[in-house]
Amino acid sequence: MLDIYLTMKEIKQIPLDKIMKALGDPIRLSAVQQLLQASNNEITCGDFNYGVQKATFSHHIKILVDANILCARTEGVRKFLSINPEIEKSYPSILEAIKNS
Amino acid sequence: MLDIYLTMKEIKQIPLDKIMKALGDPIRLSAVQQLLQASNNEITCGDFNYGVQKATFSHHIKILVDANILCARTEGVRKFLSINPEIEKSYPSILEAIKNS
DNA sequence: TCCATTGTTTGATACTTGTCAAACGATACA
DNA sequence: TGTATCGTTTGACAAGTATCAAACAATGGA
Repeated sequence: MLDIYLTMKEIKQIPLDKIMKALGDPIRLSAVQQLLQASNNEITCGDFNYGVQKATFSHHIKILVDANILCARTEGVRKFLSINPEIEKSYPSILEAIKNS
Repeated sequence: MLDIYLTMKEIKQIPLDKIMKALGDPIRLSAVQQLLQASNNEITCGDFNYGVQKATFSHHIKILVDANILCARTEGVRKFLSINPEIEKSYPSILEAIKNS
């Protein structure tokens, strides 16, 4: 309950231009699109489709997580990524636009 | 009629990540927000509220026009900017997100 | 214990971007 | 004609960003 409150507050503090900036890169936008199409709503870092080195991709994922667009949970040596449900609440139309593109 | 067809085609070729990138800057996002709130849907370059030199602002406006987010018409020495109606058709939810932010 | 797997961090490099001042072009007006 | 206004272009600079290779950390399994 407290967690949810804090997360919402945090999201509201993320300005929209930072979210847009995070999405304004083909690799990052593609990652979000892959997640939106994922059957189980989760993809591990290594299972994404990307055409760059893993170090570069790790950098991009970090930007998406910092912008609160994705959230991550670690299981053993793997990192599972998913769309942050809070962004759907705060900016639902943005993900809508990505889905329909 | 032909004009409209060409504009639509042009818009579809603008990838979403370019649009997001154009909006991922506080000055440019603010300009779009001011236009969305403008009573007559038009603002001249000089009438925007911006905190940078006019050369810098001109640069930002160019990016928004190149991304087909804004369109421009010139009247004498003035340039009137407005939201490109085609972007509302192609990506309606993006402007929606900006309005509600 | 050793090795493979998954992802991060670091350092380097090339490229892009935001910014300004100054000069410029085009139009309007006296 | 001369001058003011509005906006663009250019050149320069600092800051930010994407990229890679290499080294690293943490976990799991043989």
